[in-house]
Amino acid sequence: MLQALAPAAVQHPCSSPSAAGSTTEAPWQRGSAPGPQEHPGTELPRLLQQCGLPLRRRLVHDGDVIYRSGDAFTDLHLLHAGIVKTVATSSDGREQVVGLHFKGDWLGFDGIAGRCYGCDAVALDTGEVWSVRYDTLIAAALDRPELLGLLHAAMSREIARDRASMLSLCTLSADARVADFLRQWVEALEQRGLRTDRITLCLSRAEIGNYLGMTLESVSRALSRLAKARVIRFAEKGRRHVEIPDPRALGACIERSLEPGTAVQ
Amino acid sequence: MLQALAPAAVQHPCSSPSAAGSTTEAPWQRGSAPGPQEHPGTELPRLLQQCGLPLRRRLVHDGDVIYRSGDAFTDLHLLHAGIVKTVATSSDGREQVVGLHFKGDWLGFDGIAGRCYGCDAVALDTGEVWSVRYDTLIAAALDRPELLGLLHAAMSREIARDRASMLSLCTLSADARVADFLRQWVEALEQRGLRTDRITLCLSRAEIGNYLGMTLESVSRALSRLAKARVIRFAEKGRRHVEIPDPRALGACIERSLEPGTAVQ
DNA sequence: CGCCACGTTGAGACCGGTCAAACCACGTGG
DNA sequence: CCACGTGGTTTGACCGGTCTCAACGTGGCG
Repeated sequence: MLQALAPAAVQHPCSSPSAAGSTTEAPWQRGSAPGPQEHPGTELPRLLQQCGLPLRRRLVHDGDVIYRSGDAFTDLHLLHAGIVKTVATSSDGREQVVGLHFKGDWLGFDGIAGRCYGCDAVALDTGEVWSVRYDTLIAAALDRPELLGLLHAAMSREIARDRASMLSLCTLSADARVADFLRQWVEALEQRGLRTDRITLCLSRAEIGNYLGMTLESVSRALSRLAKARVIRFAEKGRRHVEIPDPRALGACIERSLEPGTAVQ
Repeated sequence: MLQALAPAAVQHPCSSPSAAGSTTEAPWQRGSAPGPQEHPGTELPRLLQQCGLPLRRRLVHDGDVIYRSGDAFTDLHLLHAGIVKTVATSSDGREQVVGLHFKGDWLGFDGIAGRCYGCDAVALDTGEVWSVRYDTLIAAALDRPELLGLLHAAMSREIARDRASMLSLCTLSADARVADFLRQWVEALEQRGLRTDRITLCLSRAEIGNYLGMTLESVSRALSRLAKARVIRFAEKGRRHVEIPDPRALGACIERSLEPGTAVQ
């Protein structure tokens, strides 16, 4: 887990004097004008450092809590490495994994409106989180509109992603939901330029099931069926390592399961 | 529908010279410091007008499309009156109602990141939409951080609301989901200071079912059961008018259905 | 080794989907 | 005025996908 957490990444920022290349378009729009779904990648860390923002860096491990529902909202958190889940809890005690977050994602947007976080953020893996005070971040963004643009884009992506989850939850069968879950995971890796033929599910079956609105047994069965259909393959050691020879086969699998009377296999 | 759309509301803004009361707290935080879940209410329209932002006002009616998925993103839209649904469509044609929006909500946040809208926004009722160019809005917000704060709070609320939907979708039975749907609707009215003992569902059973991840028949059955349990009552004319004597009975109903082996009635 | 958490697989029950019929409100046109 | 068609809603009967419960397998660790 967490390849290449170089020691250099742990020392403090506040270096590299500002040298933002001028852009022809409005500064609060994304500087490099990438494709519609591409991930901003590495420009954000550089920008944060250029602004001289006081970041607090923190190494986290599996199970570490980054913030809890109800904690006073003061910071936004940039996930610099690792994987984090966000868990919502209703007043009557129901728990629900509502999001998975990868490198480059921001955490804590849901706390802005209510002045306190609305869910728990828990690390699923070794990783690193950069925390910035929200008010200093906004103060800096007022001087550097491109930073504001990146923030807005991140919030916008979060909203779009939540909607995609709802679509998946409401319109797909349990098996298809699992396939779609894998597809989304692969997509997240792809956008970050990581290898996509093999993924490590750092959640238990129970967590996956909770996220997808089904039981852990159904998740297990769905994965077994996908494996039997040769869409995925379990790596030799441990059933949390999944090989995905062709990611597009997952999509085909989902579409096939939409036709009535068609199971995965 | 749409009570009190005074003629005065249709004439153009750009009046009332700025006279923002100074606040003791940072300007990008919400000016009036209300409770954690209160709706900003009417301060936003005033602020938009103070900034002299060029708004385009548009009256909409049931079925009118405000924007479509794939349309180029240029504007954010403030729903000044009426009710709007947002509908996501997957590449393979599945449609999903992913949000309901009431007076004071912003529409179009999901278009910021990808430069085009990610879903359709369709009016469910007579109403009025104010459209502002996103870039002019941001330019204005850089001069008036309290406007930026309101925007961020709106995005934050949207994210929190989506998560609440996921929680409801994944953890509640069909009947409880319908009860929770009504509860949320009442809550939305409450936050806007409207009467909550009677609501008009301006969606068909099919739309409600789609939104809640169930069939229209199940919605109908759930409503019938709630009526039989005296938690709701259908008004004499039309089955889209629902009286809710005690909104808290809905919550009790949801909790009761969590205990195993307990249906609504 | 035993223990424990996690994962898999099977059998049966049940919730909610599917299909079908009937009802209702509303508008149109004879 | 009523006949008719239409779209939305309700209700019932049946079926199937998931959940529930249970047993078993597996890998890690003291």
